Amino acid sequence: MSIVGASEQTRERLLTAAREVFSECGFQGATVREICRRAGANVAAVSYHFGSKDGLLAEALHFESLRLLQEANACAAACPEVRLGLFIRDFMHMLLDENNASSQCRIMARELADPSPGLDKIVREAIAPLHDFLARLVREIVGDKVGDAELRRCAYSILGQCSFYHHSHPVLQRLHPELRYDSKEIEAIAKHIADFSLHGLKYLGKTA
Amino acid sequence: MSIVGASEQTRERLLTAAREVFSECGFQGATVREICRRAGANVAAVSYHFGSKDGLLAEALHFESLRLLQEANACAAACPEVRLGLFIRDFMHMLLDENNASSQCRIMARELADPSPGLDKIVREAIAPLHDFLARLVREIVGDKVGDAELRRCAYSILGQCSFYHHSHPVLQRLHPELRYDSKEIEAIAKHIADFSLHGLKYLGKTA
DNA sequence: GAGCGTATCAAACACTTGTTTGAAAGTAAA
DNA sequence: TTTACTTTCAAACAAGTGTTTGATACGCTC
Repeated sequence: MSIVGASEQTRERLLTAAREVFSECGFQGATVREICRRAGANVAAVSYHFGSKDGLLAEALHFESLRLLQEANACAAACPEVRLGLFIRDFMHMLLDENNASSQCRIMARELADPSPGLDKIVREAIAPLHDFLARLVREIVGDKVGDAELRRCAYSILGQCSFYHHSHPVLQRLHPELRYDSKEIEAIAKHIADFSLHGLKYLGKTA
Repeated sequence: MSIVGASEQTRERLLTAAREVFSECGFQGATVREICRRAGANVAAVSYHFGSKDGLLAEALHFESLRLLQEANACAAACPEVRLGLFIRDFMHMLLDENNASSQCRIMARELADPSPGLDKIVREAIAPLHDFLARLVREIVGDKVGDAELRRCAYSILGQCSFYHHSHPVLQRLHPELRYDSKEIEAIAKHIADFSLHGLKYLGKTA
């Protein structure tokens, strides 16, 4: 590489570009050429460094920030209700904040709608732990009187609300062009989801 | 067309096949050749009858069943709380029941994650009316003390829970291979979402 | 400098995509 | 039958896909 400023390892630049493009276009929509263009690398670089487009995706995936979020939450000295609110807030920032470096969640969300060879790894390393974490947190709130199936559905209710704002973004923007996911809006959304869900959880089983 | 049993108009067979394939693979993932193969038609048929793949999608979209569902619900002689439960139940059947002929919702859900030229029509003719309908229903339940932004978020909370089961299906199936969306399971899910949401709505604003 | 393994490159490859073409077949009124 | 029009078809087209190739440059040890 003779271009000045391109001293960074090609491999790393490819990974960064790949995360960008995969999160924007999905696995199928992303092209090796576009990734290489953004990385300032030759088309052959992907094959050379990662074997294939599949291999690039596999290496581009890592879920550190998601794991850290859960760890920090589990260690927080607060009642489970408050911790649920904190989790939702952090999770929504991760999902919606464009300044947030974590494009991982966006790739993840993409994969849901359009499973690719990468989905298995994502499920194993990110989604399964996330579901488990949330199920434990919900269990602390609702107690033991709720069955496992119903507990799972409670976790799904929370995750469903959170991911809605992410994956419906193209639609919501068409319906309300003035909508912006700035920090204030994200906080308001997170607070709504937390309140809505806590009431849903707390009074669950009281009517049946 | 000389093949026996292929007497049905090519145009109609193309539309049927298109709805199938679009709902399975999304707009980008669907190929004209696969659609024509299932319709027993020549590749050129799409261009001839619909001008292009885009045109085929536009004609393949119609949201009769979704509109009827809303109309029937609005006419039902029941309190808004019960009508919300009925709506969620019908909507979940439409989303999850594989026997249900309405592949429209599946196409719709696909489009969210991967917007195509068809999304504008979908938003205008299906999603916007759906959001309005649900907002009116929620308004009946929560009364006038809740602002418009918060009201919208309530509708999103409900829609988010519903669509979660649909668009996370590939993940949930990997996590719980025994999961089947049979009629009993769909009813249980719908009941959970209705209970969870009603409590979320009813007690909204009581803690703040 | 010679030799060697790594990295990069332009170019090509094999394949799939949506679309077009021009001929053939069918249909129905004149 | 002739005529005009619609529909279907195999084949081809142009563009885009992931991947491979063989040459070239680089950085290093000897």
